[in-house]
Amino acid sequence: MPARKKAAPAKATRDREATEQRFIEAAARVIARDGAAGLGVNAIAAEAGADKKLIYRYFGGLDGLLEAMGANTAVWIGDALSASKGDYGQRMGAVFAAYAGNLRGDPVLQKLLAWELAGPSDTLRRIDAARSKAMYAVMPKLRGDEKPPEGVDAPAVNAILLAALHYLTLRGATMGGFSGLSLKTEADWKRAMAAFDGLLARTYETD
Amino acid sequence: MPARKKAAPAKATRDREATEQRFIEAAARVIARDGAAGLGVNAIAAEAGADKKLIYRYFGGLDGLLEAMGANTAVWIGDALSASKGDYGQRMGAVFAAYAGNLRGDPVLQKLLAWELAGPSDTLRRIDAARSKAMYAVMPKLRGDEKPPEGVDAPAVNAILLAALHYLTLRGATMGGFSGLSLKTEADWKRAMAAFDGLLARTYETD
DNA sequence: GCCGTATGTCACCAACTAGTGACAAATGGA
DNA sequence: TCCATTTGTCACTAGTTGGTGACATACGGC
Repeated sequence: MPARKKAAPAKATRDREATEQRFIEAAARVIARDGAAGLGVNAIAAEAGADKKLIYRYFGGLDGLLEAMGANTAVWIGDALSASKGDYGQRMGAVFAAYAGNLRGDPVLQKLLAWELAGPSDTLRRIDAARSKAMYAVMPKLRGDEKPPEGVDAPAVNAILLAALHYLTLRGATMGGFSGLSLKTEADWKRAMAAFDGLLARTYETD
Repeated sequence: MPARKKAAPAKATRDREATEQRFIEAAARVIARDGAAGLGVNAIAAEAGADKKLIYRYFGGLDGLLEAMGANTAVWIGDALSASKGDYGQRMGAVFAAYAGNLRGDPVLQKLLAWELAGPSDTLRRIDAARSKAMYAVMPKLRGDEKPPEGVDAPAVNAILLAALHYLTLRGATMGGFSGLSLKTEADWKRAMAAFDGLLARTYETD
């Protein structure tokens, strides 16, 4: 065998767009599997089967890659938009239920939410920005024309209920339950959401 | 100057108990400051001003040290035990309010709770064990003889409300708010807790 | 065909990590 | 006083990290 220095490199497809996509999907897989900890160029490059150098060349670094990944996460809401009817409480109940189901099936979003609670991070804040913007834009449409009953601080109440939803979802995924409430099976979640609906209905009921 | 190889070591007090305590307090400071990320023997030893070798000698490693730190965290509950009176809902309201205040002032506990959501960890589970045990033991005493109204799944409702409290506290500490609800100032929290009390009262009110 | 450029690969660096062996020095008992 | 044990210090290994420079190779325009 003559003077070829290296044996046989250049197996890859030599397609920038495809490679970028591989990195983005690899980043999502790493986050879904390991969470924010252990998230780095080495792990992502290994997962993608490509060289980390390309992360710097194509995305400018880890931050750029994560931002691109966040931009690809677009859907995840608005499903329950058409089916919502009834008074304010019923509509919000439908929204919360749909959102809870989506969140429970999206490990990447779960890890992102958990990461937010670990501490402030510029990277994370940029990833989150697009999502939050979409969320706030959709909210008025979800509400429709219905108004919450007087004497109820609806924004605060909704934030509290959404917070509970987030926390219970994360605890269910990591510890399988919280404060004596099991959150493993579908039946567990049915019970939890029933209590949730009761809470919501009693607060927003129109006397 | 004769053949003394090293200049002048041995400044420390040569007191094992005091050194162990220094490590435990240093670990708590590091967690409060940096959270679970960046938590390691090097950082803790530097914070304590002692050698990391002693962590292995005295605690058997990082896990042992963190466990000892968790064991020292004992108080933080039961303050609102005597003052609670009224029906079930009112008693629970007092408990939640006291708990929220304690949690908001305890950055170490906050980081521990956030860490739990990042993923399962044997270390963490052991740290948490003692705390949870104390919590569950106190609960019946907090309730007193009052019983929740029929038709309400009180354990589930309480778990939901406690989940919301945890999540809002963590979001307030890291991002300063959640879902449009600001959680920075005392006034912000007063508003949040007012909505919280409303939620609780409407659910546990005896018709 | 030829050649510049884009794409991919590898080797290396400095800095950090967890963990350990060897040693100095203070303490306390005999 | 002597000596064993404990307490503390330091140096070192091996591995991982983020990041970069140098290089090989394929592609596309001319």
